[in-house]
Amino acid sequence: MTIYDELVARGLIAQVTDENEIKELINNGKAVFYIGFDPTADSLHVGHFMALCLMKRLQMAGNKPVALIGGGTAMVGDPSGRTDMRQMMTKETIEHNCECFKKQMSRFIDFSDGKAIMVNNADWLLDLNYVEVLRDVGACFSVNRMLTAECYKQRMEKGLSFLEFNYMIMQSYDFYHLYKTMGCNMQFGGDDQWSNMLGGTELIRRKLGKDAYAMTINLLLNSEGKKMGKTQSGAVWLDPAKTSPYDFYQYWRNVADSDVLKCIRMLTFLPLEEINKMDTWEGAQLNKAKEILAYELTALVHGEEEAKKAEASAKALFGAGAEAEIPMTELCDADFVDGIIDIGSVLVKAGLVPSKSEARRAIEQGGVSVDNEKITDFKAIFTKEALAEGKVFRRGKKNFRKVVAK
RNA sequence: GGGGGAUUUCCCGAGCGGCCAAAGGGGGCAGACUGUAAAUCUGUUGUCACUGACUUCGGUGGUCCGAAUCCACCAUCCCCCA
Repeated sequence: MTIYDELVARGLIAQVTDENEIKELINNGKAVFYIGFDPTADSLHVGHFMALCLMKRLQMAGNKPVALIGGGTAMVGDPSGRTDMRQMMTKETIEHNCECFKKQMSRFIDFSDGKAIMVNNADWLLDLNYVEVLRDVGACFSVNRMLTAECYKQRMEKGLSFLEFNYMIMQSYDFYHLYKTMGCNMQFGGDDQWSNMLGGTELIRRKLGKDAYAMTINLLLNSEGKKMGKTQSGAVWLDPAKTSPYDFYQYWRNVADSDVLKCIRMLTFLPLEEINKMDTWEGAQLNKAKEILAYELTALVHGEEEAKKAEASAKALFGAGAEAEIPMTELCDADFVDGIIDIGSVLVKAGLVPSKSEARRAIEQGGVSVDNEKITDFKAIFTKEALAEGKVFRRGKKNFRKVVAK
């Protein structure tokens, strides 16, 4: 099976500019392709992870990946898929984020011996001269055409600033620049990037009379059509300090039935034959598939060891099983008043609820237990001695925390 | 530059000067049922010292016994005209 066919079989490919050419290039390891990542936060998240996986797959097939960090484009902000303008980030924040991205990426992609390249578009975009650029590439863009692009359409109602309007041009310039300087002949990206990417191929054609190609990957959507990788409290991050391996594991362990196989297919490196077998699974059997998904992804992102730990914790908490590692919170003397702390405070300190009012509600509704005993009294208290060995506090079915008095 | 409209709690959106912590919906959380799924039903959804108090309706001042509601100025956004 060729790499292209595999990408199709995994449901990754959304749109391509020239299918035959692209097949030819990537199946024979002749593609030098780039994917851009704008450093909008200090950690990569699940959406980026998909792109990184794609890079890895293509790299394994002999193609050369260029990871582009958008230190320059982040100064402008991509309006695609947004209903309002992004908050402008300071230069310092962007630089900091770039560093974080670099570190995380190196874990997935092999940059040794020039097998992959990492670049930052700040290096060429920031020094451009306005008038020169206008004359050089501005002439190649038709405003009429740009306005019909999907990514601007929805913003036509809400308002689109000139700053953001230029994003497409900058991204196009990137592609043009990489084509000239390192023979980068292909760009990948999320499907929401399609129009920005076409801008690049177009520019290359106009300026150089050469063909370059673009391909988008499907965004990871759940069965309700919403982007996956987001929780109520924000994105699912790859940085263990922002989303713990356990929470990361749990996120995938809890996906809906209808989404499991799709996730396994798109995100894991399991062989397709194996995945097709799982496709026949039904009902409660899918739970097994969810465990596999959660384990595989946690292992890819945080390593085998963390994955095993997360899995063990989950099994211990949800089924019978040996005592395992549970996220822990330590209380110090200052947290106790006269050697006593009330249940509400414990729950807040442990991060199980955001406020005492929430704690009260959770308890009133029978959603809190300590060492598997339901708490019904909001006035329940704990002495320091009682917590010396640690107790497992739980809110709802899925939120646990071990609390220990130091 | 001229004219018009908007800004309410996580989101959308209702809101007569007192009965407004503010309708309704969405989302979230908890409970029941389950498979750590979905669907469904129930409860809940500003904070705290919780039969009470405190803080919230773009910002700042003002009128009033009393303001999300009235007035003035400022800010931001949208629409129409130039």
